[in-house]
Amino acid sequence: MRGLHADTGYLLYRLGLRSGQLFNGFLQESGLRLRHYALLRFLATAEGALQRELSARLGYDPSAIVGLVDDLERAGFVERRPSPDDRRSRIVVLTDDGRTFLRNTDEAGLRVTNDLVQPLDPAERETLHALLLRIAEPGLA
Amino acid sequence: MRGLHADTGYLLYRLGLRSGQLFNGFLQESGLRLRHYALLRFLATAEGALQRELSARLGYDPSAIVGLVDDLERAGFVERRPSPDDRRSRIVVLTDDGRTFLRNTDEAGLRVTNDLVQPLDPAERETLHALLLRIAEPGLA
DNA sequence: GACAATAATTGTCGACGTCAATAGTTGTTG
DNA sequence: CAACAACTATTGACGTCGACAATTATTGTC
Repeated sequence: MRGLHADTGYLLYRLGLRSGQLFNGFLQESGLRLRHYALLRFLATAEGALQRELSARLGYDPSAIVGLVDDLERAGFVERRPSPDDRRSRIVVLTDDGRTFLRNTDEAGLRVTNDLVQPLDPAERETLHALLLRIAEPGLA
Repeated sequence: MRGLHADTGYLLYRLGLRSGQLFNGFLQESGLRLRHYALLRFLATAEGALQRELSARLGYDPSAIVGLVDDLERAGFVERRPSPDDRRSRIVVLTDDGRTFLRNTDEAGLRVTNDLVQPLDPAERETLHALLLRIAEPGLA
């Protein structure tokens, strides 16, 4: 009979939970949660995105995006702008405050990850990251 | 500005979510969820455990254990037996039906994991598993 | 111009984690 | 040995989260 940790998928599930808890812990003081942070991070590379794009790329339901953008707009980190092409759509863009927030929390986020992978030496961390990336985005190969 | 997938911790979080969804998908027909499955798997190696041990080892709140054991007992996969040492405690043991269920779902679980790590060749899967194991249980080194 | 498709939004529902409170039992200590 | 602290399982409450249906406003199509 196979044990609990004999399964890579189950290990991923458990480590994912722990990682999420650590992230939420460090975000606690800012009043945001991991999902807000992920959205901000995505916007930082995208220079503005429609909400349906956020939904597709982050894997959250469109109805979840609404609440997240609401919270971030209230915090002053993003803005909803009308799309010139389609009056149904809103373009969500990072504000200067949002950009500053990301800069300030950058090293804290790194510390969380370092905490997580602490048992590994730098080369192993690199290996792990590369393997996870291939699983996460098979297209990039 | 760092992108979303530059962070190993965030990758773990996202892959953990995906892994959990895949597992819950394959468990759907049995009426159980990932948490039940994890509990059964743990019992398979432990030959009976107190509920507080389940709570500690699986990382679930004691109150969550109650419901999980209720469900599994109703399904006939586990039994609660009185502890001879301490009348407060209950010993949860796997029934024959539970053991059979685990045997029957074993290869389905493996298929889920194979699906997940599909982009990797066998040697890489081995490497990934070993690295994850070191993070999950630093004590085992 | 009727009608299907789409974007954002609202509301609902079940699952889940955390925490406080309780009943029954055990250990401790004065 | 009697009072009291600690522990085990359980119940209940509360907020979060993810999945889904329904609605409104707008766009595309035939």
